Amino acid sequence: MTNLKNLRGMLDLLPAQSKSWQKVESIALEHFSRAGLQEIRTPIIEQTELFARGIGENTDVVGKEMYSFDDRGGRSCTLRPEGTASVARSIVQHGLLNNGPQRLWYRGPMFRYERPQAGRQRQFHQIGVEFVGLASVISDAEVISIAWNFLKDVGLNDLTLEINSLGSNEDRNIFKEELKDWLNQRFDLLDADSQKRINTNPLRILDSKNNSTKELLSEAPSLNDFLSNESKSRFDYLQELLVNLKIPYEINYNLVRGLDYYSHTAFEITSNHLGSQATVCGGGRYDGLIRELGGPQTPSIGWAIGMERLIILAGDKILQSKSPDVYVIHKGEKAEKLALEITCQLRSSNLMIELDYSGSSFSKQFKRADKSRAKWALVIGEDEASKGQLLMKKLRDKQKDEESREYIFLKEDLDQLIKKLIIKENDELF
RNA sequence: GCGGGCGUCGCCAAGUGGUUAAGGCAGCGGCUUGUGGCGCCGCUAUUCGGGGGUUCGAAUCCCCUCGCUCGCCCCA
Repeated sequence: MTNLKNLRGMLDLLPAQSKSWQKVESIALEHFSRAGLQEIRTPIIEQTELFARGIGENTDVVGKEMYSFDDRGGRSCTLRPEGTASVARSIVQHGLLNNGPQRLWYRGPMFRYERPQAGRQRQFHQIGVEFVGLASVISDAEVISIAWNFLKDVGLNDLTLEINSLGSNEDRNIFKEELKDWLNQRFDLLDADSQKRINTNPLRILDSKNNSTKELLSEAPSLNDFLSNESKSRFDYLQELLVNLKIPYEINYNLVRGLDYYSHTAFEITSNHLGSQATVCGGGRYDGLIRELGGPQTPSIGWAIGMERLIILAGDKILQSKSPDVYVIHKGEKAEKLALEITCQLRSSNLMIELDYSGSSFSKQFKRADKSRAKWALVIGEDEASKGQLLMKKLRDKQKDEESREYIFLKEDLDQLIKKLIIKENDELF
């Protein structure tokens, strides 16, 4: 028992799980590269101001969840709570848009200071996609389809895609005023959180989970009724494209999302197997963000998937542990030296080799070899070592053969052996 | 930030005031000085998250503290 532990909400990824992560990540990378996306990596620490401006001062993420600190130079720094703001900053800073629209993906740890619970920790990992500089609705549909197909390919069923349109800034500003008036007339009926939000973030009241507020809101004006004709036709076209792609969706007019930069398309992919944190993927269009950060007006859309939640959903079906091709057993000083040499040689031919380190009896070493589920045991004892010989023994099929096959060969013939191992996996060696 | 539940070996656990803290898995050693999947035998917590108190006596009762977990808010 040690006093030194991980910080709350910051989890170790242990070997038993890392295989699932690698598998999921490799599927994601495959999808991204087929879609022609390029990777971008940005620092996990940024100036606090980036998030305050990019995400919005009045959001929960900025208001109460940021890991912020002053560095030794007195600058306020923040561990990134999400990826989009950093990517946007990087694109502006390096003038990437001069090369045309950017179709990017990223992955990495994000940090939010919250109470951990099922599917939520303080350090979590997102994998995300950003299309920057594209206004067309087909980019909305494409971005959504990349997420959807990826999740399907990981093996997830029972997913729900929810979409909404937040309209243009103008649409939303008109609606906001209308909504504020309506809410102010009913101020006393609102819950305390919603009362506070009337002036700071009235749209989010629509998303309130408070039951009496919810009930009240069923009568409230709907953003959908305030969409301009252009916004409406965008939303209709997106739906048409999704239908055409056979991606099922539901419209959720209360889907607002917590970050200020969204406009027009907003979407979430949810699962009811995640406890109360149902969202596995969230995203939307953010046409104003790049300009907010000092760049040109640039239409953009993206999403982020929470890796931890994805892994929870993928469960064990994604897990396939590999077993070594050869388990190397040895005894004695000379043999030990030879065993290490052979092990390295075999590994450089892309074979998976496990070397025994125990120095215990052959019986024990064989037991471990068996447990490792290796296909072959390579035995090097004192006899072999002094004669420069190696002994290969087939494992795991004793019940089929009364006598298990053993092959003796010279150290010099190792190359030949390798070829045979690679080509004929489970068959006879000679 | 606010509620509920819980903390006994690496993991899963029994034990709810009385001399030695079950059991299973994993690990290690042996039966078998150089040959595996089964089996059998043995070993592995001076200690019950930590601190303090009550008591002749505490893992078991009380207080404080730390941690975990689930939920609220919000999000991935």
